[in-house]
Amino acid sequence: MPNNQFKRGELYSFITGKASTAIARRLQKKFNTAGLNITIEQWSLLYHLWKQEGISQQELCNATFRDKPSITRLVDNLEKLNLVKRVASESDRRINLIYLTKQAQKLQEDTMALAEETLNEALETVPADKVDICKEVLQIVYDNLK
Amino acid sequence: MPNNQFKRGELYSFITGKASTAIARRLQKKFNTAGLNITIEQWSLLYHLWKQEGISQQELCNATFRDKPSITRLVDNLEKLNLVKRVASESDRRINLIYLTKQAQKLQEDTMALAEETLNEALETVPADKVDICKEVLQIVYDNLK
DNA sequence: GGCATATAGTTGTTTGTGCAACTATTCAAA
DNA sequence: TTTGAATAGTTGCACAAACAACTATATGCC
Repeated sequence: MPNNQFKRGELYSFITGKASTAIARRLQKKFNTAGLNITIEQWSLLYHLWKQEGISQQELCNATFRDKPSITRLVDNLEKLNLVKRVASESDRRINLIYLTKQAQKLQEDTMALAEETLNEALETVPADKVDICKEVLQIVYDNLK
Repeated sequence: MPNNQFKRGELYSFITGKASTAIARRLQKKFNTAGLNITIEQWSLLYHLWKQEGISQQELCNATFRDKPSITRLVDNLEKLNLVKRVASESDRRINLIYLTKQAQKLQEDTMALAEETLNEALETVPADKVDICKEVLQIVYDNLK
């Protein structure tokens, strides 16, 4: 049986991702207001580098679900902002390993706090068990299509 | 009590909208494969015009959650593709009313079928009641932040 | 009527994305 | 060991989004 349960207006929202657009826009405004001069997309790279730095651009592609040119340019811009640096790998000279600068390390705490705050605003009034189900569904959608 | 229920990796996915990105990308590929020469963003405008044409660009802004310059340029590109035309309003000469061409009317059936197909692929294996809860949560998130 | 203000839409600039085509390096098989 | 395929990254191009600054028209108040 096809899972054909979308009325017109709902189909639209699911495809265009209005909810995540709204979240990203709110977080971007918080960054701007706080005087943090980075974009959400740049932040999403830093996010993975805070977990583990010294990874390759290809690994950043996989982690952030972007193609290689997108990562090249995001790293370009992060380098211009003095937030990361490319270091050629010793063992494989095709590879750039990406490292954080001190300046980027300082950003972690503040930006993560604003991200948490944004999600709390987004999920205000939503019961925790429904949030769990929503996360689960979105993960399955991603796995089904990636 | 703050709704502070996000582990690190999950926070990331929620903010960046990996699921809706995956859906949009899959649908775009289906458009390309079918030889339909439009972008998802252009389709999202047509989507609202199929429901009701002759609306203003401002109404398209509200419907699609985009700003005015974005709509100006999407309408520009749709006009270049001969899919819509701007018609100056008789009663208020500031307003452009947007109408579909015959060519655009023909696109509706095919593209909507591909959209349904994409969502079915995305939601394969997801029980209907969980999909309902997910839709509900995303709607609340949007309402909380818009 | 005339002027301030609001509204609809456009243009310029920066940033990001996807695709295709390209270079450089590595790897593997003949 | 050489040569062809795979992999990592870059560049060019078209399209899209956000913000600010702009033009044109409409509205409301004196």
